[in-house]
Amino acid sequence: MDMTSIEGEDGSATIVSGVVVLDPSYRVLERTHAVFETNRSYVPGLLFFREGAAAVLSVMRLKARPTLLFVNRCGINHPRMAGLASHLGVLLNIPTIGVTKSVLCGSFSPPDRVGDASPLLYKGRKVGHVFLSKKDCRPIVVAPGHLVSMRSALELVRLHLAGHRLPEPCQVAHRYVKEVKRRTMHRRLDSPPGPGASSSGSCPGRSHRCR
DNA sequence: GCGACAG
DNA sequence: ATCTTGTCGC
Repeated sequence: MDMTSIEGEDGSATIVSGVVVLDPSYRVLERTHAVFETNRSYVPGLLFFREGAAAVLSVMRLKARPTLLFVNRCGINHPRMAGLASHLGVLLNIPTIGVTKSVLCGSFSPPDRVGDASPLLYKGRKVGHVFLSKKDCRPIVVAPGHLVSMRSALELVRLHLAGHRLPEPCQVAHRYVKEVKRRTMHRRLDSPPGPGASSSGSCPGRSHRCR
């Protein structure tokens, strides 16, 4: 799964989250998404407060119950030892792996060969791996989110690399989320804001912005 | 100590 | 994320 935001002018934003369920040959079995308004600004370390609602909702809309979620966000490699991938796993009771393209916290010695992984250390703990997944690319960060061991997280990412920098589930979810974001933005140009349409239909039961 | 910091 | 510029790292 992955998510993105459409920034408002006043500091508010629309969060778009998307999930894809893949079969063993990475074909899409099912996809769902959620669009959710927020007034939270982006604060590193507090991402779940901003994007969590959309993320949870998008997974809940699946008919299938995923056995494992590759989340394009931090897992336990987080200042509070629990990033968005961890929160999501706990709330839904689903195993999650956190995958990111940059390091939020921790230190490491860069892996130098493709396929190598260096431990990511933070406050005296190993919180993930910095993994060189593809030639001529910066390494990615892989960490347990919930109910997945350090070693399994890395091996599962290795197993599902399909020639890209990111594991295939992240890659496919990212494409999907970009598509939904495009559609959402186009829809706004087509239908200008009318009176009484102040709140998004994606925020049921609320006539105000979430704070 | 200051700045950086998942997006 | 978005914008703009150009090389990283401490």
